[in-house]
Amino acid sequence: MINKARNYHHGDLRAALLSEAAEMIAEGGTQSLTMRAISARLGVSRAAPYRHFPDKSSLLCAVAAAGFERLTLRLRSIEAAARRPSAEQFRRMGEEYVHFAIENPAHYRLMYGKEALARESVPQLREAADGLLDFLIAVIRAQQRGGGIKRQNPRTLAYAAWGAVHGLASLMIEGQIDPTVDADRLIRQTTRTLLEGFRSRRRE
Amino acid sequence: MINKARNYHHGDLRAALLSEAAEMIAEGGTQSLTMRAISARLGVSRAAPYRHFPDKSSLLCAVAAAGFERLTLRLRSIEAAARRPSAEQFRRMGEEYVHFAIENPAHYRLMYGKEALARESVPQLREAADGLLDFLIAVIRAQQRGGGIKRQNPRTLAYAAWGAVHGLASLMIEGQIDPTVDADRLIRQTTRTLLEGFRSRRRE
DNA sequence: TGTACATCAGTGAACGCGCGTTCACTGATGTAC
DNA sequence: TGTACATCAGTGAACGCGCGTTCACTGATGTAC
Repeated sequence: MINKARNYHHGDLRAALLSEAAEMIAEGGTQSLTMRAISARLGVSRAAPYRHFPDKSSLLCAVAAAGFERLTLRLRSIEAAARRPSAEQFRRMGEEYVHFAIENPAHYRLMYGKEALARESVPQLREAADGLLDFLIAVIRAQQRGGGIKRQNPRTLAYAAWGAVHGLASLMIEGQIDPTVDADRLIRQTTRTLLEGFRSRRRE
Repeated sequence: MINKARNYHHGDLRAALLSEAAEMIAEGGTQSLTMRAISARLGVSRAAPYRHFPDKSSLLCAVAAAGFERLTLRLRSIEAAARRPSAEQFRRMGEEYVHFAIENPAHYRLMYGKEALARESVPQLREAADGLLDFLIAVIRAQQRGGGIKRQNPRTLAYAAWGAVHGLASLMIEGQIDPTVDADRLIRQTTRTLLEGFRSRRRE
């Protein structure tokens, strides 16, 4: 009984809100997403969304959480593509991370921004971000076992790696990089430089 | 004739707006800074600020630009404190960068955020950010001459370094770091790891 | 040194807008018997 | 299989708010003569 046209009941308004929100954010940024506008686009009354989210902030948090999940999935797929962990694979994850941000700048901004005020009150968002961090830590552990990455607290290394790619992504998204610079080349060279810092040095 | 009490003319409203804005941002975040509130705090009518800034966005941009200048100054003072460039000095600049962000989180966020919409229309902001980048490039060039940092396009290396510290700072500011982690230790270890990637390797 | 006047930083009140959210309601759905 | 009823996802209109900004104005300042 889902999506019968012109129903009084929408069918799956909650899911529709989430995907429409993501689309609006991609089109016009988070500030273009208003409760009035999203209701209108879905052909539903202004009050209808409040059946599914207690307030706007909750909707934004849910969208942000979905972003973290999609990002983590993309990194996972790189892990899955190789049989064994390798330094190059680790570096490619960094590239992929930055590409995700460039492809979804407004969504990426929302994931990290304080715009969604009531962050803490939506545990789903915290969990989604933690999911990304946990994945990074697991990857680093595997790389350490394989001998590609130096033996140090994996959590600390994960923060370092996460921060480094997050920062590069942010600079690019926020227009801080000279537009004449070749973006892909910059990402490649930067991830290479960063990787050097994580490498295990057999003889020091 | 500046700051005579109870003047009809304020004396130096422009400067007062800038410093009061910075203070309000520090206290309650950028969203707490409204034209009405800042006017009230300065004991001035709501229209008065418009004598000095064409709109709110321009005021925010000016504040953001001042942030870049202060940050650059702090890094410069580290450079000035040492007689010769050294890898350790370079690393300490990274630490100082992150500390600046932690000490001024809302201000730092404003510097990079798209909240100040009309970014491009305020060349002062672009110039201030470029000033930081140019400084970083100059530092890297000096380090390369001294043999501490690998010989590669200094601009690319500057973006890598900038991005790395910016990312770590952002994660910390946005509450993405487990609060039980010792922040100073994390910053120290991370800048060390990053530095390894920038080092010139005498024998490879 | 005194006066006329252009300039410009202030005032105070109001405009108008878009927004999130609430309210009493109504129509559709599913379940107990 | 048919009916009564609880449940809940919708409606449509309105509320109320805080905001940036504008407007006609006024008081202080500095300069030309």
